[in-house]
Amino acid sequence: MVTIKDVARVAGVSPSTVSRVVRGEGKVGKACRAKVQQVIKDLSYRPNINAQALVSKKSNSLGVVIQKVSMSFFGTLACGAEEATKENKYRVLIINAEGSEQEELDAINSLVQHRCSAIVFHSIHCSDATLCELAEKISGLVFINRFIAKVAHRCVWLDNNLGAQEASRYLLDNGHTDVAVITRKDTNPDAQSRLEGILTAFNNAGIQLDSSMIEYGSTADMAGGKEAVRALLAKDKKITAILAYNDNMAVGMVHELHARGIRVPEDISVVGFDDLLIAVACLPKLTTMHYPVREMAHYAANLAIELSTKDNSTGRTHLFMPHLIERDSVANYNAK
Amino acid sequence: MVTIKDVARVAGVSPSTVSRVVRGEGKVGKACRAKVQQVIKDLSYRPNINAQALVSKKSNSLGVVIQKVSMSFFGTLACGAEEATKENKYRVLIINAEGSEQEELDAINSLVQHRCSAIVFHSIHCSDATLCELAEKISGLVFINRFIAKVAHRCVWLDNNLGAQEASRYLLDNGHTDVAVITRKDTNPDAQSRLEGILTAFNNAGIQLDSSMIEYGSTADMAGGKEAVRALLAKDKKITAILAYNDNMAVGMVHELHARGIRVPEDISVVGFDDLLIAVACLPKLTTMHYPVREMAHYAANLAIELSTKDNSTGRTHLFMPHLIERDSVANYNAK
DNA sequence: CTTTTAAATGATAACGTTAGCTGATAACAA
DNA sequence: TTGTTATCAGCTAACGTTATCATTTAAAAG
Repeated sequence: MVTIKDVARVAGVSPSTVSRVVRGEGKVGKACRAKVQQVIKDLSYRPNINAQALVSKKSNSLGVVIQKVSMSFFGTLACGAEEATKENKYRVLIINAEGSEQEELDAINSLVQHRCSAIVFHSIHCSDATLCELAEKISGLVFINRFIAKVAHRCVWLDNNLGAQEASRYLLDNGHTDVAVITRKDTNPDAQSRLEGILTAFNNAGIQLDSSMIEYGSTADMAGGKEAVRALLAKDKKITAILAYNDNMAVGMVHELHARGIRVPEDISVVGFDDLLIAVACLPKLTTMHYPVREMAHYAANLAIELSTKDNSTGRTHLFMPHLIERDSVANYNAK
Repeated sequence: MVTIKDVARVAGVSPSTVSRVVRGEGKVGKACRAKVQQVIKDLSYRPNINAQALVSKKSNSLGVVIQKVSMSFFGTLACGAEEATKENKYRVLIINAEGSEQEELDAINSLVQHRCSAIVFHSIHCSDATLCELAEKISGLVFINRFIAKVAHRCVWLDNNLGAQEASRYLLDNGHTDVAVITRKDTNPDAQSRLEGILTAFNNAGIQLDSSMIEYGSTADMAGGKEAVRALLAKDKKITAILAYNDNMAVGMVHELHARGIRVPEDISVVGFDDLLIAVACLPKLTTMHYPVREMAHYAANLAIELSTKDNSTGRTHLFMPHLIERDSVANYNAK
């Protein structure tokens, strides 16, 4: 590997001068600069990032800690962060931490060890307190899809509650009053907010949503959706529409309903959440709440980089809004 | 940040000893080792990766260059590589390079600059020659989903041809002789191999697949599938089954067929390729060729790490086989 | 007890870069 | 001219490790 000294020797200058040319900082004579640039090109010199990181005590890399890249949602998240990175000459380090709080902490530790100054963290297992503690130590740490009041300026999050309200109102506007909800069994803050939003919206409309109309799936995927809808139908209640926790569960529901000869949306309407590729791949195409993950991740990455360099914790908040995407899985019940 | 010197000072030993304890190499007294380990714990010392990389001239990080993490296929690829990483205490650097040869080369360069010794590269824009050149410079470079005879020991690839043959045979076995093919318009080696495989299989069965039965989509996604199937149907030929280049195009086809009142599989059978999540989300669930990307990426990552450390280019080859997943999108035409 | 050998620890230099200082020109005002 | 600044370039030390060698200490052998 050619080093800065090689370039200096060939160009007949000192390493310092080469360094100045490379970084474009400090005063360098015109002729001298040209000469050095030529040599850099000739030898195709590339500064050693590790040496730079060592001396400058930070690494120009952005860490992304998510549950699993292979999941569409997180892939898109990673992609958004990566985009931001290209604007800043940063590199992206991705770590999957799926299982436990310990795994998440290990991931963060590994990033710190790397002197990764900017980190976008999608945590589901750590407590608010733990996260606050981490935030104190790591200036460029940003939480995505999570809100903690104490460190609000580091949280890039989505108003799940309002999103769920919008989805609910859409069903109401379409004449649906016998609406069921399918959500995940585990305690997940998103699920909680969405459920609250739904209840709020129906309450506001003067409709009491009976708890028997809420059913749970053990997993937040297609299988969970199928399972929950089976349990729901077993109750034999009048249902004209179902709000799903997310698109994956919604698609599972559609499959199960289809298998039983129940048509979507003619017999039962379905609304998803997230607006993943799967929502448009589904037949009928899912009406769903668009979750702007890519934009949020992009924003979060920039924020993390900003926080890691300057330390202005401006009062800014970083709340995003989901919005409804009308497709084909909801029928107008008034028309019937 | 606490450094090795801090640990040494507190433990009352030299940095060398601490280094030995950390790495578990060299002779260290029992009591001394215990003492140092305690101090490491107390101070929660973590070696600086950048310093290690600088002095050892390599960085224990695995680079992954793909088109786009947000695409299901690549997300799964990245995930497989990440898995392998956990076994080796490596970190994963992901770079998206979507557009051009230059972008791909930039990505590799950036990785090299990082002294990233192991790289898994999914190239679609670079020529064989360019790749061979790179391979010569970078010992831990592995190509995934690509075969180049000259550097066969670095190629982890899939037998697309045989896979396509299997898919074709499956249709033949189900009585389909009027089969159309929908593939991508651009010159893509995978598309080429799959098409060849299809033609071979039908030839072997004594059936001449007319070129008018092959239609092309401008993009290898749902839109491309729709576009191609529209063009295909416009020809007004007898078709009982369609082989799609991949699942995304297949799902697009299913949508377009559905919109025209053509039932899948009752009127036309459809076979996909890749076995992405979208294949099982589709209604009907797609019969498709399973592409073991996760396993391949896992394998490729290990291979890259191996090649970067030892330099044994054993004669091993790394060819994987796709296999058919029977689901619901193919009907038995004999039965009709 | 010496002497020899092995084991444990320390000292030093190096990895490639940058920050901060010092010195050498050149440009300008008095 | 002479002094005063700018402007430019080089020198040195430092970042946190590890590899290599040197030294000390302990154990084993004679």
